[in-house]
Amino acid sequence: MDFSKVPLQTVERLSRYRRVLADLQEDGVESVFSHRLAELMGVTPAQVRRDLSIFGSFGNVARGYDVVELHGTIGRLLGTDKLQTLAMIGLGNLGRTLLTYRGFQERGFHIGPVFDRDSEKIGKVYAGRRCYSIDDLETVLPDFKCKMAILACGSSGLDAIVARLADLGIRSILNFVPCRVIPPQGVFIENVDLSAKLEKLSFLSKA
Amino acid sequence: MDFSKVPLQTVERLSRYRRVLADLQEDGVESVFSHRLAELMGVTPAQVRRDLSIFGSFGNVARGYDVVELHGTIGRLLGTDKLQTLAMIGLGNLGRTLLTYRGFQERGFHIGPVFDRDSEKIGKVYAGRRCYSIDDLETVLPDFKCKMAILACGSSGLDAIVARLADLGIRSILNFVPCRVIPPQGVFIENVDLSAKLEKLSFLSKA
DNA sequence: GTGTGACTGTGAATGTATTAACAGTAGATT
DNA sequence: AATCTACTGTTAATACATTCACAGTCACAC
Repeated sequence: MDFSKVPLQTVERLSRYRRVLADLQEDGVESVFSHRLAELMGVTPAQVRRDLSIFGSFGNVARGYDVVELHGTIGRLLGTDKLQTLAMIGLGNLGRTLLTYRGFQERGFHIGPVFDRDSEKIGKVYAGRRCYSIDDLETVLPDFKCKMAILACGSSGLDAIVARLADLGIRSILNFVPCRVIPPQGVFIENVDLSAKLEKLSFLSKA
Repeated sequence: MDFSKVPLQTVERLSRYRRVLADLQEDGVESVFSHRLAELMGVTPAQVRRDLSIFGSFGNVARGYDVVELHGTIGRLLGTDKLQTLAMIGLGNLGRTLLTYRGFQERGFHIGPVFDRDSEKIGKVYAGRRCYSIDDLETVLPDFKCKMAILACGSSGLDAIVARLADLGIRSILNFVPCRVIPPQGVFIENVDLSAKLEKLSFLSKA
């Protein structure tokens, strides 16, 4: 499986397929056709078949796709079949909210170590996680074997932090800080910019 | 200006252009060439010129783009040149965090009325906003003249709430609830699914 | 003036994603 | 067993987005 030629849009849809399949599984549905899956996803049936066929031939002409099997397959593809531990940088309002966000736990993500530069917070425990100093990144992080990190800190010195994370083996980053960070070689950064989303909506609703 | 033929991707970039231009303005830069703007944005110069040319001809061969003027123009295009009031549905962890999120205020967005169905919360004041019952949506919302809303509630009965919002004149919705909502005619819905983003990163970092 | 260099705005070319359309197939029906 | 139906996987067609490449323009130098 050559991951590099999977359309990015397809990757984004994979987790939605998985969620839809989980619901179907919950309801005891054993198999599903591309039409129904498409309807639940809000895309075309052709899109569903194309997306899935990229990874292999899972469907059956008579019965469609096996719900349990496909759910498992997508989980393995996404790497969310086992628990993953994330590091978090920044314990402001947003950071603390994410610590207790149920959505992460439900999908197999767990925030392990948290770091901040505020000496008020360092050493204290938030939602069961001890807060470490950002200065101790190099000594603390390796113990947790994280491959992913969340940035929910201030924008100053962000590039340096990202570089250090990359050196420590972090492969991908979910970034809530609204400023451009240039990804180091081999590191994926996914930006979440809520204000930008609102501005987009503001524009679209004038049409 | 025919908004319908503006590429969606361009719309998403508009707010980033505006942010970059705001920084340049802060630094006292008067004008900027597409090359520099592209560098700050992390895109190609051709992309910058194409994006901007969709809305008109703002550039000057000798001086490039006037920073103040372009910043203002994009603001007007996005509709963020004046303060906009948003309604919020749901006052859980996430909702309360968004109430105090500085990013919104900075970009001209202000959360006005908040609604919940939990009688514990109704009538209380959070970050300066009184919480109303979701049952009173029709009587309370019109006073605030909101065109946009944020969904940060549970998933049950979501379609009904969206339909009521649409009837009350809401044109666009920022949805944090991880389930598909079919947009009523004329309503734009932008979904924010944090777990999906992590799953995407998980996939990409296996490549 | 005239020439030079570097820019913008844009048509044409390329790349990427989605949709249409159909060949091949497996079960159900007669 | 022959026929019918409705599906998948995939090829071809279309739509959408980005990049290339250049004509036209302006400031400046000589």
